[in-house]
Amino acid sequence: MAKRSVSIYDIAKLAGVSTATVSNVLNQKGNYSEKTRELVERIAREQGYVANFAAKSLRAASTKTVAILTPDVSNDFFSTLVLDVEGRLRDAGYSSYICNTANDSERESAYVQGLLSKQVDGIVYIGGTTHSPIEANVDIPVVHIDHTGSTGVAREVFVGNDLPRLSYDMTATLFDRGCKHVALVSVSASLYRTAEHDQAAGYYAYLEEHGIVLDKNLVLEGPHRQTSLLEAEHLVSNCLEDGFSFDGVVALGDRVALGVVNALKAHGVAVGSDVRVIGMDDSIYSRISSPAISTVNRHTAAMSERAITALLEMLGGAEPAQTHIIVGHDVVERETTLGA
Amino acid sequence: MAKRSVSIYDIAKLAGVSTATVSNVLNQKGNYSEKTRELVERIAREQGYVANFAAKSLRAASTKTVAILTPDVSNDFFSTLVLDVEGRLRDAGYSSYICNTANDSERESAYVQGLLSKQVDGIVYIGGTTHSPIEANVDIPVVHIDHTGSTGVAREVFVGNDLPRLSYDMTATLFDRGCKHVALVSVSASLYRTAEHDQAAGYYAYLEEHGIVLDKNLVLEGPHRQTSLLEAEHLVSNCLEDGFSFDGVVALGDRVALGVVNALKAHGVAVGSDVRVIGMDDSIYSRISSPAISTVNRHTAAMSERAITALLEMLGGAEPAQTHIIVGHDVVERETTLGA
DNA sequence: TTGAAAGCGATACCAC
DNA sequence: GTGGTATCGCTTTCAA
Repeated sequence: MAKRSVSIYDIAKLAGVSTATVSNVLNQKGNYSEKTRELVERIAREQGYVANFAAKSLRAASTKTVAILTPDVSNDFFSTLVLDVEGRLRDAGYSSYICNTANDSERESAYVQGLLSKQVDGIVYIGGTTHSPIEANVDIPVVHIDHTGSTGVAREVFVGNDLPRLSYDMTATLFDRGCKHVALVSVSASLYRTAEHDQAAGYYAYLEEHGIVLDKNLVLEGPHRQTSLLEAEHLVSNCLEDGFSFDGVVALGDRVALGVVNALKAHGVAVGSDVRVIGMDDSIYSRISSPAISTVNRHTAAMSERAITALLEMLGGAEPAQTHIIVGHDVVERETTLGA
Repeated sequence: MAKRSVSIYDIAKLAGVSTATVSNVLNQKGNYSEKTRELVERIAREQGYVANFAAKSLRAASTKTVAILTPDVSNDFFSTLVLDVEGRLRDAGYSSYICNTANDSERESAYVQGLLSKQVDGIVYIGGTTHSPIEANVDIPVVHIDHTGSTGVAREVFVGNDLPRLSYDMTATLFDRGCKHVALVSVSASLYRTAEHDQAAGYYAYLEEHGIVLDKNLVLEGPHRQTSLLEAEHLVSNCLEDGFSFDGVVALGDRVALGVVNALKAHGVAVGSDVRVIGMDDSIYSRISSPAISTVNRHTAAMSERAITALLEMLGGAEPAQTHIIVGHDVVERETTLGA
């Protein structure tokens, strides 16, 4: 039905004006009479004219498009951020490419290469640990969310939580509820987070600060061989079966926490009283679990807001006000720390 | 660091050859000597040359890019499909735009308009109920996954399950396990699925076929006011509190099933024995629930495979072998129908 | 207020 | 084997 391709030239011919005038009218720039405007607009509509983006951006050397890179859109924490970022960019008149890198640096290289070729105006990098070597040559602004470690890009901004502080608060919450022996469970999210070290730091810091001797048997770290949920379940089961005991668990992630809760329940432990558990991310998992899991809200909306503000500043040619932005976090207590 | 923009012309000048030759070398087309190849490739690399996609596709009138439209990437069922589709397209040499429509037809119109302008070669439409009026004018191939109802596009293919059959099998599973009074719970997924009617059809068909009188009090349908999980929880709670009883529940969706299970547990019902429950989608929710929820695997991998095959056929200019493709489904029984 | 024409970067045809 | 050049669709001076 639709024409093979209606160009601005076709419209110009039909309207009996020049392409320059059509362009002006359609972009509401320059001068033209009301009569011309009506004529051109009507014909464009009739012909189902759609501006050719390639031609446009070839000329303009700007695409009004940014790329959102993330390791895993199917992860609740990331998908929330991705959608939020995408929405804000759309509001600002930008389109987004959403790219799922799966933390595969080869794939990431291919993406970045492609994006550069597609002349994206900027990049939003959410989570992730890998760094494409190509990235060092990127000359467009980059914003990182929940992701540390510079890529060597000229203009980049980091937005995230104060992770050591966050895990410190998680740990404190458990001790404040009376726990004496608190375990740390971390599924080596090398797959997802670059910040294991930072995340665990607060746990160690709390213990040290309060003169509590670290029991290494209670530091459960697993590789990301399977879903973090199952991995965590195994770690905790093994720990219990090996006869170690604890009355609190800091779980680095809600999926991890859910695995912990499942393992505890399977061993007949009363979660929320015998053992208290706190997760992180305030995701859907923490809410659908029963008992409901205490967790930490990481203010993702604030993250994306700050990130996009910074990106837009850079896209506008300005220097960003700050290059390292820390957003707050809130401990959200539910049944696993408060009891039923 | 990187040059403002290195064009093929710059490379040609530096290499002392013509742009035509550079183009040939870089695209491995036409003829050129080994010596020229080396020279050109070296200089291109040194200069960090990246082909300008806009210029390329302006000329080629093809972008090797397709759009993936879906109502909600954060929904497990859809995100699985999106990632799968994206991967297959990448393997076939296509890039994807992932677009989250939120079932907002206005936003969808804006997207489709933008995509047309960006000259995407095709569209993959996953789920969703709305239809942009613009779509009728689309002259590129469209593939629909889990989504019925034509858009009036010239070249379109539908891929999905046999939904009436699917809900028939769900219902049969419960009766086969000895249930006598089976309820149907559906959170008017108008937000997500266009196919409520088809989905419920199998339930009615089974009853009728087996001479079972329909008890309308056991057909629980709610709007999608809140998350389907909570909505389902309320529906079931209300039903129990109103004194109606049942020993089986067909839940149209795993999130719905999870809500049902939560409500039953809250009312002290033994799920899996007193009342059996079956969900649909075989998503993470059915596995993380305790008791684990029986569900239906919808063969999403097969869906995306068939869909992309059909799309590639159309992109290649061929007529698709079939325009309506049905993929199979499997009932997966877990604790909520088998018992503990 | 309008138009002619240059040019964005890459490709492809056709000469050489 | 290599190069000149028209062309894709649009924007943007600069003149008229």
